[in-house]
Amino acid sequence: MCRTTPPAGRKGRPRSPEADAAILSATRQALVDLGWSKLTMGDVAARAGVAKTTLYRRWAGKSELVVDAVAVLFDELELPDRGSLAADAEGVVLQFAALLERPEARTALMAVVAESTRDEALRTRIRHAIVDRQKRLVLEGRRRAQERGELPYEADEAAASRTADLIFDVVAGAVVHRSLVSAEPVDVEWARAFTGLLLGGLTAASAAAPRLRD
Amino acid sequence: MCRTTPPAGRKGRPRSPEADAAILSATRQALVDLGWSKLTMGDVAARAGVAKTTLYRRWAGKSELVVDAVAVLFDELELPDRGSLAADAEGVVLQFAALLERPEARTALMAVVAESTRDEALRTRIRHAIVDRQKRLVLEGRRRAQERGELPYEADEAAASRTADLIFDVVAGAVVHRSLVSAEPVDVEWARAFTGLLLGGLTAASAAAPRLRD
DNA sequence: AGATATACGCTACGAGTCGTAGCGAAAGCT
DNA sequence: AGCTTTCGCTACGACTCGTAGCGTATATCT
Repeated sequence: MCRTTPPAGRKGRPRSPEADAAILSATRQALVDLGWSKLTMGDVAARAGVAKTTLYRRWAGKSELVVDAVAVLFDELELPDRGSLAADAEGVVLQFAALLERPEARTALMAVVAESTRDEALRTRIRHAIVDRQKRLVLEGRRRAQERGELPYEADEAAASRTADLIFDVVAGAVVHRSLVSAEPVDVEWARAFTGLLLGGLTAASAAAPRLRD
Repeated sequence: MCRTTPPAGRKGRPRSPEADAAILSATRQALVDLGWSKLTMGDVAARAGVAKTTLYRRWAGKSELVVDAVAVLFDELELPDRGSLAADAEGVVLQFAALLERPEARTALMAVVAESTRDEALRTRIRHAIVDRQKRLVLEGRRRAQERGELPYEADEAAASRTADLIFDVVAGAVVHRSLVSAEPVDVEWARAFTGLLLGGLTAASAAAPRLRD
């Protein structure tokens, strides 16, 4: 799970996987109890039943530790096939929203992103541990829609990639903003209104030829 | 500017407005130089040339201080009338993006939102000092579009308000996500693609009667 | 087996930050 | 004037950080 220094086939005593699991679990619980700002390395070590130095052997600091701790939450994301693009999109939105309901994720996500604005390494760590796992849902939804014939297979691969990035930023950004900034519930009603807007824009764009305005 | 305890018409020596300005300015500069996590109250006091106790008389802590310090950046937001809804929407997006390019705003915004997930008072402070000032641009854009006849005047005021909230979360969320999470530039090309998607969805929704799916 | 290398728990440490208290002096209001 | 509040300054206990040093435990290599 992305240690500071992967212990590639060396000689001495290997790091304890039980300690890893205990630390990450303790970190999530500490996030629930204390929130990001009051979470301390010493507290996590005490909760996990390990020495503080053991944490620092694995993670450079609080940010890296928390990223790995919440990353596993994003592995649970699954998207059942609901039969249509509209229903699947609604599913993606509600999945994201359910994750942001969890207090560990709420307090941790914005904090590590804020930290990453001045730390390139942390930013790529977040991308691999969290963002890419969210993006899978969007890509999976598009793939299914293409198989159903609801969306065209795009010839220009670069353009298709740009469109996917755009959709992802819109979906993830809107859900996060609604949930954390506006602090309003992302319920089925909102999800339906949002996906209606989004899919309306998509079909309008694909119907109205490549270029929209000049 | 939202002090901790508004010095309503009391008797003694009034608080120094120069100190206020110096502190907020020093806070912004400290955000640029140090970033959110390394910014300390003592450092800001030293930069502003005031005593640390003076800061604590006005603000309860780092979060409140930073919110007020970056709030003034959002006062500069202006939206020239570009003649069409599409052009105005593009203008809103680029205005938000330009603000997020500023290092003070980049590092501060996500951090205070993260903090606000466990602090209701801070959340409403952010809403008044920052979110409402962004939202004005969206509402202004809608008003102009309605005057031009590009958007209908909605009879149901509650529904109109919900739609405006939705649009705002989508616009602000997408720009923030693109800029801070994906860490990709919000240039004219992206803004055009995004507003194309958004307006396509809007016109599709208004054309296809009230209810979209059942 | 023995040697070697690494992880682990524990204690201790200097450095830095927090938020507050107490003081005398300055500045406005009635 | 007299009163009230702010301001700058110093000092303080409490807390967190990240590291160093030590003895012990557990793996691989010869």
